Amino acid sequence: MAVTIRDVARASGVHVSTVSRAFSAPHLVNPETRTRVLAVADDLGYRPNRAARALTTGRTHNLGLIVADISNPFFPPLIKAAQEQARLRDYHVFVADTDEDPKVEEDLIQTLTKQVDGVLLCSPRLTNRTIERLREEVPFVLVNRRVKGMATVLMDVARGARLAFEHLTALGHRRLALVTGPSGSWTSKEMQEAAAAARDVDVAFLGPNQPTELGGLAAAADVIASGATGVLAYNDLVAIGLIEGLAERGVDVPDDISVIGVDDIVAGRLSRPKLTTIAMPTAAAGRIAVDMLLQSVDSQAATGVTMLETTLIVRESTGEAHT
Amino acid sequence: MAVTIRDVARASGVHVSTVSRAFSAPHLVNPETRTRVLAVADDLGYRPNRAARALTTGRTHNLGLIVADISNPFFPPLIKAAQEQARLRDYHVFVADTDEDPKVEEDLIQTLTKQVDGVLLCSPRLTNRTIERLREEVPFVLVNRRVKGMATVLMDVARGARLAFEHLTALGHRRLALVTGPSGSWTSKEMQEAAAAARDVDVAFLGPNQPTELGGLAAAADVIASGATGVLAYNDLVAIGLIEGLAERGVDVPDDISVIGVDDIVAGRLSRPKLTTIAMPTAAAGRIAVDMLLQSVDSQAATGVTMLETTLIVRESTGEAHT
DNA sequence: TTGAAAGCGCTAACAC
DNA sequence: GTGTTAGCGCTTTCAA
Repeated sequence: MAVTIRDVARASGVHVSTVSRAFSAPHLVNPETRTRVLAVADDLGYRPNRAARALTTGRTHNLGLIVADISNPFFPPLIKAAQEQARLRDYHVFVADTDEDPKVEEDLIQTLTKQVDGVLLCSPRLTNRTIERLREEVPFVLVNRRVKGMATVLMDVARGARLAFEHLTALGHRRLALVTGPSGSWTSKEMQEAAAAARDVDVAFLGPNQPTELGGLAAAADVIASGATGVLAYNDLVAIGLIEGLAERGVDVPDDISVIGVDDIVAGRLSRPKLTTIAMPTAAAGRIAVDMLLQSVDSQAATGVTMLETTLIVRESTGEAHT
Repeated sequence: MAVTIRDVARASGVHVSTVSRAFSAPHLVNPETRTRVLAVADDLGYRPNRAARALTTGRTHNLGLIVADISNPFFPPLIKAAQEQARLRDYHVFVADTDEDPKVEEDLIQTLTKQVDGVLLCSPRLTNRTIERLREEVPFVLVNRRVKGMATVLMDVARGARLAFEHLTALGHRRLALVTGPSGSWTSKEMQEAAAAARDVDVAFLGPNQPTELGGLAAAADVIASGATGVLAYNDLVAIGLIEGLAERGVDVPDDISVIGVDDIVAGRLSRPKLTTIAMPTAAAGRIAVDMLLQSVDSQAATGVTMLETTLIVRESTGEAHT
């Protein structure tokens, strides 16, 4: 077995509780004893067993991070940032992928519950009711989902959508289309509301669609049929698929139709034409969500909604309307 | 506090040890008692505390997965698959990002060590010496790195590179270039050896380069200077950057120069031209690595090297040589 | 087949 | 400032 607190105690001639204190309450132990104990510990390669510690303190110093699909390029920057922020706060994070399956998601939360101090739920597929039930067992922070009374990190897609429509309008486009995402999506709903409020333009609503390239590909015909010359797509993947579908039909972007995506994934910078998009602050969302979560772990409370700004990044997939 | 084994024992009129057995050694308990206990447990919403269990069994049922950079599109499919495979085996996985920093990497392993039964090290930046030292503390499986005597999952890049060179040769290219990656990379070394063995062609070695689009972008001038008409790049990101760099200099892909990448990341299918690439079985690697790890957790042993096949995917970035 | 008791590694009152 | 003791939730001998 590995070296335990008892080994350190024996080797440094003090009681285990002194060793314990040397680590978790340094101010309660004589500086000299402390340095000696720590030296011995270091010498022996002692590392506190966090699981054992958790048993008495009730703090595991672990977090759960649950996402629908790790492979969706929207998530990795969020995971990376969350994980790093947690590490800086001396927390480890379990990352779990539900593969878009609510059943898996619920089960995961259940089994994780005892091993973590809190859970970050990103774009959950669970019903509100289930989420509300589960929150009794462990603190949550939601990302990209709104449930009343729960701590949440949101990105201001509505504003992003407004910026997008203004951009298209400024370029002279008057007939626009919104290629929506899955019907249950909060993001998609926000975009629709922004579209409905757009002025001086017609906006056609095309959807729902799968939030993938295939979804965009399949929407190409409808976009053409709508007569729109400016399009806001649910996300970058959809936008890229759409551009491809349009190309297959001999429609050029941006010469014939302008297309804007959402998320600012890396692929958007690499595709041709480079994608004009609404950048989502995913890394910031990850960091902030972790901080909110740790705060609510400490204070038992901390609900509240944090709304993060989005920005429009103009690249090559939008251009002037030719009327 | 949550419901513990004691609550279940009390509510079902048996001793805690019986409840324990009902869960972890069902065959040792009377079927009737068992069903009753389980019913009560279910009723109370009891879930065994894995951390407490780990304290006596020595098995945490957790795994660590350490990668250099979650945002690198090479990793998410691997993480996703590993995580899912682990879940099927009733394991949870800590995912940690070292941000390419060996110091962080070592530290992470150290603190994770006590909480996991094994660690998956993907493309580690540590020295062999350090890896060998750390393996004393916890079982490892290495992905994309070879250290003697350690369990390893490798992808057959050398064969992939051969296929790439053969493809280029068959298209009539005679002057080739290999745009290499970071100097310490096992993958890069494999590619170089394959290149050196290629027949009937000249291969220029260009590098080392950063394993990113910027690396590819910066290599464009050298590629042109080399006079090569067929290029194998370290990975897809480099290939995409290279294609961009060539375009900036008025060189068309594939008309003037053919380019092949490695990894088959999603962006490669979305970029223009669509990238011809060597597909790496990252998901399979993740699954297999987890199985190897669990096996070595059980048997204390299990070293061995698994080599996975790679395949050439021909898309649009390669074409016939115009000579 | 079940109960009793010890103990995993650690922390947290409580004494001294 | 340090030692003693009990106990976190669970498993695992050992008896019965």
